[in-house]
Amino acid sequence: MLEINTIKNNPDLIIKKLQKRGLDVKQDIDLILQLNNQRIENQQKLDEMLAKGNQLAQNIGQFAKEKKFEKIEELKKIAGQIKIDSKELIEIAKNIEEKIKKQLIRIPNIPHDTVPEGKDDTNNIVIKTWEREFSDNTNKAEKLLPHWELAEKYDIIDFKTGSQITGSGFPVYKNLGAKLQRGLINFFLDYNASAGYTEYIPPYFVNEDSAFNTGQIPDKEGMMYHINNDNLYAIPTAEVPITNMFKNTRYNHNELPIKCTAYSPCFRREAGSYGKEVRGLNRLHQFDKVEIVQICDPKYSYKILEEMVEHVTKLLKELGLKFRIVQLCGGDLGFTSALTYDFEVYSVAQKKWLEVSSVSNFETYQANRLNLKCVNEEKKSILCHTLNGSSLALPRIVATILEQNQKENSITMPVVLHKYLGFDSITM
RNA sequence: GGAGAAGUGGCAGAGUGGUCGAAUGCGGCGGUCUUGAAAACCGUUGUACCGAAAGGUACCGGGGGUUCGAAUCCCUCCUUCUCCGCCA
Repeated sequence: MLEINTIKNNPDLIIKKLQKRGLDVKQDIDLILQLNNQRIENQQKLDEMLAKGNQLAQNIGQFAKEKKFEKIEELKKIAGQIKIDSKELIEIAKNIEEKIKKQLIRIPNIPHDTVPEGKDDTNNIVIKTWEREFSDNTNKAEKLLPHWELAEKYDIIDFKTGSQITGSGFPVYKNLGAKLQRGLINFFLDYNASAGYTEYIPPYFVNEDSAFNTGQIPDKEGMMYHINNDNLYAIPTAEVPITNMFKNTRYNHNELPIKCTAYSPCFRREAGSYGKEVRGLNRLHQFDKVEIVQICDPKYSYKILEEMVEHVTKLLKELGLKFRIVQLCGGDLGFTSALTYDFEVYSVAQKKWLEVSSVSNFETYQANRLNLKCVNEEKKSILCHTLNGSSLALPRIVATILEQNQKENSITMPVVLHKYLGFDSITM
């Protein structure tokens, strides 16, 4: 959520910058400013009234000591009326504030200046592509099997049983497939830890407040599974519980940045997805992911964003996969993000790119909802910046490891994984 | 799930209806002293909103209520602790 003062200070600039998302927020901004003026006017009246009331209460206290009872009765009458009047103003204030918030949460984050214009993913910019690092005797295009066929051939992922137990999008990993999941999670976590990220295991369900703070509510409410009885949401990403660990906190600038990593299963309803989009591991309702989150002094957030991008890049290079980095354009940028780089690995059998990580700077958008601040070098208390990224989402990594490394009767595992897996290739 | 106790400033901890935004201690910051540091001493030290400023208003777990006046009384929710029950 944007800060009202940011809007107040330069409404035209915000309107202009949000045009990059293909949005015209002029009316929303005007309404917010108008409401804010009402709020201030009302508050001034109320403050004045309350000040009078406080004064009277003090006087009554004084008279009580002096036992001047008839004076007390006189003042009580006035104070009583003030109370009635102020209650009215308090109602008005609540009402206005509610309206402001309702208006404010409709406005997405302001795109960073470098974000390209564009209306959807076709306008995203490919920053760089890396070719597959180890080549062997595979990849005769006509023989390449898609990962779901490989999964069946080697008996490592059972989609059918998963749908019997729960439904489609809930696969069962089996044998070396299960070990591959576990190995990848450990590899990712170790890799993050060695870069200074502290490991956490967060709750996998969050309350409404937490879901709101990171921006899942109200913007993407339908994406989450909801437990009605207890009003909890199954997390769509570890970003939600991890970032919310820091709500209502204030750091000194020298305590920052805070670097966290966490493995968690992720639950997404993915309503409306269909067909080849959801084939195999392409899009699941439950999947595993290792996440990285940083909380930092605003001054350094873009440097840190680059550092995180570098981090994920190296991780993907270690796996030896063909992948690319894409910068999201205004129209494709997430609601809460100011700047996002997506990492996509190449599915050689499907001949398409699959997103495996999204690294974003949210600037103060989440921090404002979280009430997460820091005291900067100038000793001013300001909102922190929050950033996060996947490192990495497992299913599509698994899919491309299987596809990019397939041979006639085996699948070679990336060398870095050998010690995590206890095997170096998958065979029948 | 049942029965009790408690939630106060960065921390510890006082405060049971009137000048309490809140004693005191620790910590932090500034200074005196010192070659330097420590100790000691003096001063200062919450957040948000309005205001040019003076100043005003709100906040003692959240929400509501009683009262002219609430950290203090009442209701409710949440959290923590103790005991009992159940359980991987």
